[in-house]
Amino acid sequence: MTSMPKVVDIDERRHELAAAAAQLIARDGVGAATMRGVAAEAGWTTGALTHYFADKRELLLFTFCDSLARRHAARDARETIAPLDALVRSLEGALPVDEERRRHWMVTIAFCAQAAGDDELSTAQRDAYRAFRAHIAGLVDAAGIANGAAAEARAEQLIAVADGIALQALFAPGDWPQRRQLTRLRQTINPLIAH
Amino acid sequence: MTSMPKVVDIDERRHELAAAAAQLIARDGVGAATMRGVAAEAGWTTGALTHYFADKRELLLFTFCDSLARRHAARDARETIAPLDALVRSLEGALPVDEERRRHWMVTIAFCAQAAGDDELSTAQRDAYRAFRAHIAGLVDAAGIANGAAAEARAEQLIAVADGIALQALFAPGDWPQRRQLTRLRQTINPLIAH
Amino acid sequence: MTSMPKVVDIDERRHELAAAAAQLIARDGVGAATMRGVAAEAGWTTGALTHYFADKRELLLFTFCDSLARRHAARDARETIAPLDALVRSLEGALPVDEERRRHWMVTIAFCAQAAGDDELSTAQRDAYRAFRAHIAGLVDAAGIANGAAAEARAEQLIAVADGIALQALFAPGDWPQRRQLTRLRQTINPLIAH
Amino acid sequence: MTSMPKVVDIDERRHELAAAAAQLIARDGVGAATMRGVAAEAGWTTGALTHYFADKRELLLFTFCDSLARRHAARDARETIAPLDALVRSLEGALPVDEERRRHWMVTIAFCAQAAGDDELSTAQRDAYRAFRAHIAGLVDAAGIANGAAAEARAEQLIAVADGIALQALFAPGDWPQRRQLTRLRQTINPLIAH
DNA sequence: TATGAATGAGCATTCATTCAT
DNA sequence: AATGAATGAATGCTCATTCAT
Repeated sequence: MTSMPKVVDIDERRHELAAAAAQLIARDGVGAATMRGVAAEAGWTTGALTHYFADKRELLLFTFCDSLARRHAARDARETIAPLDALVRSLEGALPVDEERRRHWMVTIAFCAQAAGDDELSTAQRDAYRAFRAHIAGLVDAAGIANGAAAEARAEQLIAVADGIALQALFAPGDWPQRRQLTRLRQTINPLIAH
Repeated sequence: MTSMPKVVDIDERRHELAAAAAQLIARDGVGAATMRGVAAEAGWTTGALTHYFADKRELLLFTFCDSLARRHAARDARETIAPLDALVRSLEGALPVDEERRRHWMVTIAFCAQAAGDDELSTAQRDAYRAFRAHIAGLVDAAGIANGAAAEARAEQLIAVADGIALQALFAPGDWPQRRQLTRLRQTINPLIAH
Repeated sequence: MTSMPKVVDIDERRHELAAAAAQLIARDGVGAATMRGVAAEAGWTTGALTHYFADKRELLLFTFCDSLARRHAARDARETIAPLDALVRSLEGALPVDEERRRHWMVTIAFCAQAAGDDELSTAQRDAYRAFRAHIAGLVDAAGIANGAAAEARAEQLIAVADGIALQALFAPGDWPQRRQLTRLRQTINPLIAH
Repeated sequence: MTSMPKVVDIDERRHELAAAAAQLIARDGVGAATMRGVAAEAGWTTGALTHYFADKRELLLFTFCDSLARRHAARDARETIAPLDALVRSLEGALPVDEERRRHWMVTIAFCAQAAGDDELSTAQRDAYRAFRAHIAGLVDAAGIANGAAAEARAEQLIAVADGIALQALFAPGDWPQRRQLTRLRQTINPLIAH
């Protein structure tokens, strides 16, 4: 029987570290998301961080993609419900109504601020947006609201409403408790999701 | 021997430097907006920068406020036109359809990414948003679309649509030429500004 | 359940690792000779390296001594030939005419650069030089060229010529193909090895 | 009258810092020549160092070139003497008979150890060697010892002898007091500089 | 024996900031 | 008003080393 080196779930560790980075970005701003800071937030040392991420850019990119993947996972978990409900839930999922979603928005904003002038990061961001649009357009189609190019256009409108409310809620959290965000969203998308 | 101090328009110089900072943020990301970088972009040395801004935070805050003020000035220039037209133009003004507006959005995003955990910056951002909402609500009222609390709610909807389209255009510039942004905006706000 | 420990020839492994270190030093400079780098070059992990060398200093010291030993072995292989021939061959052996000898010189240089201010390393280097001088002096004596102190002095002269040509060849490899190094060496030592 | 910024002799400062680097390399080895170490040795802070050298490589390159230039300056100071004397003095100049010359050799060795795999550094080193050979060949010619290709060949022999003795003296300083180095050099080059 | 995770000190470098001129 | 020299803390990152498996 041969002895084995310590077994570590690399992916799990990466998620753990990315979560710490997201937390830091959301709480204290991009400026606070240093390698030392992220390591400390996660309860590790700097050196450990570099085992899982070659450099800071890779950490940031992974943090963005991971935050995105968590949102997707939350969406997919309710894939069996009716398309119209799924559509509304997906749009509601874009609102910063809880800590997890607020964190995702702050990560997205931080990523955007960093991505300027960096092709790889910009591409990652653009692709994420396109995927979200395709997802919403698919539901618009499945729900029988519109199809083809019209479904795409409708998706853009719906996303605009959700993102626009999210942004306002992000900028003035005190003015936008959860209920208010949801009400405003429903009220505005209602005419857009009627048959 | 008396020496006449060189007369310098302090305010003009501050605007000049803030413009350089905005340019840098929009082109190369927040990370590139260092004191050295901003000074160089504006054609000055670091030392000169510190004559006009006590520290980096002050420069960033001023850059945000200045970018905002430029947008306001563009709005106020057409204050004599009909309220409905003014409303549409104000919302169009929120779209990144040209370099100046794109720059403003990138500054806003960068500011937001930095503002987390900083009360003064967060407050500045919240106040700017409230002022914009009040401005739009006023036009909604003046155009006879709605009034009182309903005008506020309608303003929030309209801003959401404009900001939401702006964000998509920001993330995937290639997909969103000027005309497309304007079309999608008009199409979405039309039902919201009808009497 | 007993487990037969894998049988490993410790010495062979050390030589293997030292060869990787030498290769790295010669190809990419002292700066490249990190523990990670050496391990990777040899096809092992860092942890394996530390089984064979307590620390980096020990690895460097062994690499130097091993490189030296390989040169000695090459010399001893022809110990049965006439002393005069052995002398000339030994001096030729100091020229960087092939990859192995070039590597030895680069290791020597790197070692020298590191040895300053380190008594143990300095001593190792000095002793290696003295041994080489004694070896050459012995051949000078055996060949009947000179004896006693005069043999030592003659050895120093011969070594100087060989090392001096080696150094020039090391600094400007393009200018010093094998034949040129050998020619210049022979031409310069000829008067010094005549009876 | 306008006020001026503090005037600093940039070149002088660079020489000062390079001297500190050389001192450190010679005393404690390449490993000790860190940016912090060099700054401290020179009595400055790290930040000051980066005002004068963009990075460590530039500092090392300048240190090598500066050390070389100091040796040249020492040579040129006695340019009016007879060519034969100048030749002997130039070769003696290559021996580590005092602290300054010893330092120059250690810098050269350190530079060589670092230059492997770095084209720019390798080229600098090769060019320095070629310049020295040309200088010696010129004196060989002027002294009427040999000319043309023969002068070049003779220069290589003479340099070999000097460098070879220098290297031995460097490796075993205790065995090679000043007088011994000079004696051995004279004794070995005498046949080579006779008419 | 060998792995590779983890440490943490140390490195080069960047940067906001200060200050003499 | 403006310069740019100088500071020194902080950053991203590297690396020798340790150690559980």
